[in-house]
Amino acid sequence: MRRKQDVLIPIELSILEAAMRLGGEGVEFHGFQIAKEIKEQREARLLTGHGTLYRALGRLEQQGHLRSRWEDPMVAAEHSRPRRRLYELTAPGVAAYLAAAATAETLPPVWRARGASI
Amino acid sequence: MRRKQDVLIPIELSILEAAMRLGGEGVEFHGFQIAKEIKEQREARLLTGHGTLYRALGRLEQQGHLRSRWEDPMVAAEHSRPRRRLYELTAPGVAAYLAAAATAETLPPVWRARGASI
DNA sequence: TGACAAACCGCATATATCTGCGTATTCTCT
DNA sequence: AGAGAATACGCAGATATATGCGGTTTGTCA
Repeated sequence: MRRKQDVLIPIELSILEAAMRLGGEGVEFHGFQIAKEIKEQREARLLTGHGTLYRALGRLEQQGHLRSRWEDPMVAAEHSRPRRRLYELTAPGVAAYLAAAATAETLPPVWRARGASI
Repeated sequence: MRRKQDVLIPIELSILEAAMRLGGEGVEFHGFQIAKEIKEQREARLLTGHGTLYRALGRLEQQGHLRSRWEDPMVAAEHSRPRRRLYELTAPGVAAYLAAAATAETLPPVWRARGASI
């Protein structure tokens, strides 16, 4: 697919959009959560293996749109579930989403109305 | 299947046997490890979902043949893998295995030669 | 415009444990 | 011996993240 710089591909836009819906900049979320969010939007059945999603998350972090940290092992243990990797939107991430969404004309009305500020 | 008291069914015997091979009384092991061990013995492809195995482990613990504890969350985190539940054979467990195996004539020669002591 | 290369996609699998559900088996009691 | 109850079996899926691999797509350069 050979990548053009600073262009968000569909799955990355979906992730960023889900992250916005989940609270916007500074609010933490995790991969599996995004997978469920996106599954409701898209035709579902996508991301069954989730491999594509986690790689996209990695790319977004590398691009500076997301920042991540590992959840405290103790917290995961208390909830009896595997550890999560927690992501949050960065300011550049929000901006990139807004710009891409505006171009694609898929920006949700709520945010479009307020311009580029959340 | 309606259970007869104090009788080990095949899968339980397999687990106990694998536990013996893994070191006998007091040596810790975990479910996934047993799954791999057993897969090599049995025809493989069994326990693909592992549901049966984990339930059998639970039964063995309830019967007092095994004792378990959760791995320290920090250790699992350091190794970047899900937490393990660590099991170990109890003295009654070893005895039960030896008795059952002797009856079934499947007791490995090494241990059979030494009688009931490991 | 066509070829090439880079990178993404989806599937499978690894790591670990556990529960739900329908089917199959087995023990016990009459 | 047959019926019924109890329980085990295997499949599927939930919870989370990550990598390998073959196939496909896309950007760029000639």
